[in-house]
Amino acid sequence: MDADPVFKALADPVRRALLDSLRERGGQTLGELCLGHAMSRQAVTKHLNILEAANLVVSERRGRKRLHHLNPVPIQEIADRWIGQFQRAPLRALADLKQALENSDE
Amino acid sequence: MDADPVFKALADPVRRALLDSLRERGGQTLGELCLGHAMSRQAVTKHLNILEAANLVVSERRGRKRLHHLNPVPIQEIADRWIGQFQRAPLRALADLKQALENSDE
DNA sequence: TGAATAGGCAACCATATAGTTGCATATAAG
DNA sequence: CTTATATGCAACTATATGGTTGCCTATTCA
Repeated sequence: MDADPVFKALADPVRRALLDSLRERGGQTLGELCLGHAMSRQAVTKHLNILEAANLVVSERRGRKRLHHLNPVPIQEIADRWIGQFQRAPLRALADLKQALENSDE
Repeated sequence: MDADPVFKALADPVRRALLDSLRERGGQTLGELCLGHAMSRQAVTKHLNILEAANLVVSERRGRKRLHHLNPVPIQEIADRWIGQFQRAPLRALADLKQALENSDE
C-alpha cells in the first residue's frame, strides 16, 4: 500500500466530512453527498475522485446514479502501521520533551 | 484542538520523514535534520515551521543551535478522536461494501 | 578580534490544488 | 418520443504549496 495518497486525501476538511457522511450512511449518491456543502457538484466530484484514488471510497454505477461507499481499510492500515509507531513510544518522546523544556532554563 | 493543521502537516512525505527522524532521536538540530534530505536548509525550515504550527514538533534555542523534539500528543488525539470513529464501525462499513458489490451483479 | 558555524528572513518561481462554468451524455419518467 | 434527472468531461482561474537563492544575524572558537 502507498500511504501517501491516503494522507493527502485526509488533508482536506471537505473530504474528511465526506468520509464522515459515508460512515454514517453508505450508498449515498453524488447529489446526496453534495447537500450541506456550499460548492458545486463538480467540486464534490473532484473530492470523491481523490478519495477513490486513495481507495478510501468505492463507488458503483446504478442506472443513472452512482452510489458511494466508505472503505475503512486504508485508515486502519495507517493507524496500525504508522500511527502505531508513534503510540508505542509516546512516553519516551514526552519525557524527552519535558526534560528539554526544563533544561532550557539553565 | 484544531485537527486540520495536523492533518495538513501529515500530508507531506518529507514532514512525515522528519517526524520519524525525531521519533528515533529527539533533540536534533536543524542541520542534523537536513542530512538525508535532498533539499535546501530553508526548505527543511519551512517544513519544521509547519510541524511546529501543528504542535507536532517543539523546538528550543540553545546558543546558536535549535534543538527539535517530537510532540506525540496531536497524533494521539487524532488517533483517538477521529480514526477511532472509523475503527469502531469497520465491520459494518465492510459489510455494506461487500453487499453493494454483490448486488451490483443483479 | 576575526573567521567559521548555525540559523533566520524575504523575495521569487513553478507547479499543485480547489474551485468555477459550460456543455455533453445516459437513464428514467410521463 | 420528449423531458427531466443524474452524472461526466474539459477548459479556465485564483490561490496555496514547495522549492530556490541571496543576504543578514547571532554564537562559538582560534
